[in-house]
Amino acid sequence: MNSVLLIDDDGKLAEALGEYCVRFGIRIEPALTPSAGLAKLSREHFDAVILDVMLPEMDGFEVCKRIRQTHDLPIIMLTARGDVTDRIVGLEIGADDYVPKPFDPRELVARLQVNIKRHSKTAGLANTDEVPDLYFDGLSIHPLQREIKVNGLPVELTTKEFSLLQFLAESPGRAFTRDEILATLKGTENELFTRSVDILVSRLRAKLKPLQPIRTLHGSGYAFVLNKIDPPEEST
Amino acid sequence: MNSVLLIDDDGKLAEALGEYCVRFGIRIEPALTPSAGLAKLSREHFDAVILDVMLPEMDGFEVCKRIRQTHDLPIIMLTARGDVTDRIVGLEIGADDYVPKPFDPRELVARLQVNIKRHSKTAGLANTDEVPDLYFDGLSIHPLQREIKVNGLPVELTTKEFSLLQFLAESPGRAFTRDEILATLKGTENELFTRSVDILVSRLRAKLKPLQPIRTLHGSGYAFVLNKIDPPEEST
DNA sequence: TCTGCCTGTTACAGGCCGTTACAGGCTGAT
DNA sequence: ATCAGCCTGTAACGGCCTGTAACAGGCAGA
Repeated sequence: MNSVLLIDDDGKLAEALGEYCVRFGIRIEPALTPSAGLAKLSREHFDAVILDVMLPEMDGFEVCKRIRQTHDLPIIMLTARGDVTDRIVGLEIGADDYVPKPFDPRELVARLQVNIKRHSKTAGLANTDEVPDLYFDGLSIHPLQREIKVNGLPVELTTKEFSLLQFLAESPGRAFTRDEILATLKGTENELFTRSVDILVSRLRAKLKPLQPIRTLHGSGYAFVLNKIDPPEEST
Repeated sequence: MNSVLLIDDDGKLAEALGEYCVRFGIRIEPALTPSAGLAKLSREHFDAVILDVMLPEMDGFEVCKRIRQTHDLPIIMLTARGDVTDRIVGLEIGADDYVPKPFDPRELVARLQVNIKRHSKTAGLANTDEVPDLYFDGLSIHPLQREIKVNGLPVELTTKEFSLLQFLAESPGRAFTRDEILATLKGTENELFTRSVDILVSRLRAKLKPLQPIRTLHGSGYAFVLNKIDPPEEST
């Protein structure tokens, strides 16, 4: 049985929805005002929140932001049908989903289930913002120190060379076009086409000669092709 | 820059959407048929898939199920507005989201970004999304490194040669027409018919002489005819 | 200001791959 | 079996893409 907090000033809706949802193993806990909702949230555990955009006291976006500050759980917003702006703002602010009103309860239930399930899979490993070291056969990359080691020996790379290597190595086997690489290395503007990526690749290859970690995909770009390995026991 | 696979038989939509999305750092790769889409998916990396429910060959749900079998990435379905059943079925089958047609491109972009971001947080855990190596009698194919070995010895292939071999070898015994092969290797447009496939096959055969892995089916195309074997115990 | 390194540009060499052309094979009708 | 006609194999050519050496401007530190 999952419990879901419904923040909505329409008591009748809450009652009807609660009755319907029980059959699907979902208990609806109604809160008629944002402050009541936030209070309940701080005292009880919930698996998800349903949030009406139109609320007394403060609007749904504000509530959404506040919940996000302290809680990590799926938020589904109820928006007026057709109001695209509301939906986009909602998603950008941190809502996980929206359902346009008036809605079919089956749809709401389906969305609840998807979001609860998805969230339970990711819970616990949330935000570890640190960049892990990358280990490959004969090559290790240490983003924090911006150094690499080839067969255990440090090799000096320039700023751009390191960025390129790190970028490619984060997705082994994946092909990147020159445009993608340029956009990553330079920021946003890459209007003029040049061959700087090729040169960079060439210089990087020269410094990693024994490995041959970068493969050319004729007509489409470059890819990093080393296999990941487990990090060594002792951490440095 | 994220890349998104759009499986939809409306080429105009694909073009318009592609143009719009670039501004938001999203590259749209169009596929007009499910089979073309699945083929691309197996060979290229994508950050998400947009899937029309109404498709030739098979419906979107079927495609969705197939993608789920082998890939772990967000799937967004395009459904007819108001068809609640479609949405629910989609969500139950494993779609991560849906957008009703006709849609505002801003909304689609917002949903893409939310789903890609959410998925990237959980990636690296169970999924790794990697393509397995293929082993045949006397031939092994390593998609990540884009290398092959013939009787244990590495053989150099060009980009296109490798793509062709991988494509055929993924479905041993199945016949592919030149059009199918061209569509897979080049992208969407194969307007002029040329004999480039023949040449490619010819060059590939020359590099795999001892094996004869590709059979010509007169009047219909080519097929890969080696038998799969189990991978060797020690991994390299 | 001078020096040295980083990074982008130019230029040329070499490789990939599509086209053309021709030789030889396959198929079906006589 | 024979033959015509289409289909396929592959050598050769050329355009475009890519690798890299050499040069030039920019920037930081002395």
